[in-house]
Amino acid sequence: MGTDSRERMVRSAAYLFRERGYSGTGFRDVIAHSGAPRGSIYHHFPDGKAQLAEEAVRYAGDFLNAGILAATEGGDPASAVDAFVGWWRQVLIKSEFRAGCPIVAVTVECHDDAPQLAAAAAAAFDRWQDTLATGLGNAGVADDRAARLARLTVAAVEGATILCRAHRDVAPLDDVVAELKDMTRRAVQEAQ
Amino acid sequence: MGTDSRERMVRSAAYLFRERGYSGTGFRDVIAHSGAPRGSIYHHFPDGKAQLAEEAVRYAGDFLNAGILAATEGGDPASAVDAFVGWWRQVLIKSEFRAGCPIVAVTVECHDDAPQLAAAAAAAFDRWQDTLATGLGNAGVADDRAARLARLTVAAVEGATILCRAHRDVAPLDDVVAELKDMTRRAVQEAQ
DNA sequence: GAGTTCCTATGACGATCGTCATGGTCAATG
DNA sequence: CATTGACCATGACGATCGTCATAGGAACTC
Repeated sequence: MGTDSRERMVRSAAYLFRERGYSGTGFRDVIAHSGAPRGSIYHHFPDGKAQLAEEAVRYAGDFLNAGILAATEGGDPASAVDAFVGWWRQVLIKSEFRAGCPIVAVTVECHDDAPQLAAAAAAAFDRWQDTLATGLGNAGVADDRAARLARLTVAAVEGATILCRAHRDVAPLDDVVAELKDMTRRAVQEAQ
Repeated sequence: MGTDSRERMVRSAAYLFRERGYSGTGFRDVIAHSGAPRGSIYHHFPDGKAQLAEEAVRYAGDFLNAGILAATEGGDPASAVDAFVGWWRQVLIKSEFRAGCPIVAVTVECHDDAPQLAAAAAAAFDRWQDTLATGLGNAGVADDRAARLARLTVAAVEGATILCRAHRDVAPLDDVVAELKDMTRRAVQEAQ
């Protein structure tokens, strides 16, 4: 099914989008980074760059959701927040604050001519939110409150990574996660 | 000092960055949108696109800070959150979710070859945070807590605008602001 | 072995990018 | 009047963009 070079292209696209954004990443960059052959681009991705981006968004979304899910199964909602945040902490530091979230990059630059790109991004955000909300629900928090809290968590963490990139410092993320975990613990406590 | 056409270019750059991002906005787009003359680009901005972007970031940062400041002087910190959020609510809806924050766009795409661009973005974020924190401080909230809460507010609202663009809906922003105002009110209450 | 399908190599297409050089206009200054 | 400097018009530069056409090779079916 998915050829090796095809999957490498998707992964490289997601990787490069984090640093240079959608418009800033060319097909030639993806080829160079992935080592994939040039001639098969439009064989694997007949719809061109938008299709590659869409699959990169899906890949990144699934990847991170798996991490959140694993942490949620531990039982503690606050540790799920840690898993969600921990991944980006690592990405930020390892890249010296050059890399952020590829889905954010695509969303911010997405044109009108690619509506399914925004839809893929929205689906990824929703999946993260649902996974976090399910964890809160299992801890006894009411469904609608859990959904709102999970949404705040996704939004705040994504926003914090942007602040971190501007500041070249993880302090914003640490501040935000401290408040979020406080909030999560209080919600769980009130529910019991 | 600032010529008319020069200021128009800065404003247009900020406007266009919101929809198409930094890489996605060409000098030609800025010229066309602002009606400014092409020949004087490198007269006004000798350092090229990066300089234009830097001033656009400063302009947008100042503009929004003035709005927050005005709302803060009303005395109620929760209404300052409303002012901060209200501006983006309007931008999102009027643009049919095509436009977001220009500073976010620049931060997400900023290369290594423009370190002062990230610094300008960080300064804008910090100013917003300080203004919000001052409002909380005037309401009796302790300084460090006020700073953390203000930072969370900035991060969450910026993140929520991204979610709104992906979803083409203001619901994420409404959810986030509801939790934020709850949190703000509780902090003020606890401080008294 | 012939035919078919998947994948890749190579090179080019028109468009657009940021940048800049050159020559002009026009107001202010001496 | 002469000179200067701020500002604008035009056109081009090399590079890179996304896209695609053509052709070759590899593997599998009959």
